[in-house]
Amino acid sequence: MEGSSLRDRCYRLVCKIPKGKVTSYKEVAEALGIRGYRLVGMLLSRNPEPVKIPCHRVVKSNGEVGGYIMGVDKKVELLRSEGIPVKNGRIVDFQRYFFRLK
DNA sequence: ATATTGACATTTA
DNA sequence: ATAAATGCCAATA
Repeated sequence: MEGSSLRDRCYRLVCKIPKGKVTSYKEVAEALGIRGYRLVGMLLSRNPEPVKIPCHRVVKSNGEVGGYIMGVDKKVELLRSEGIPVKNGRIVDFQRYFFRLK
């Protein structure tokens, strides 16, 4: 089932982000040992199991929400439902909700 | 095998 | 503040 491809490691990592927290594409990339930040977005965009794998908790490093398969609106809705305030496409008090993977 | 593709980040203007 | 150029790299085609 779970292999050791970067993709699978990426999914496993994202699953560790606790509810009510967010991290960035950059943080995930670095935890995976790469600097191809865009690649993380590409991998998550092909998320096999949306919701089960909480990729909505991964946002841009500048606090903007970033994209989502089901639409950005859905991503914002999910984040808010987990207690994360979002205003004008940005996480409010980003630092405070940031989950460090390293 | 090579070429393109991304839900990004940093630097520069 | 915005916008463009450049770097990144596994996955996809």
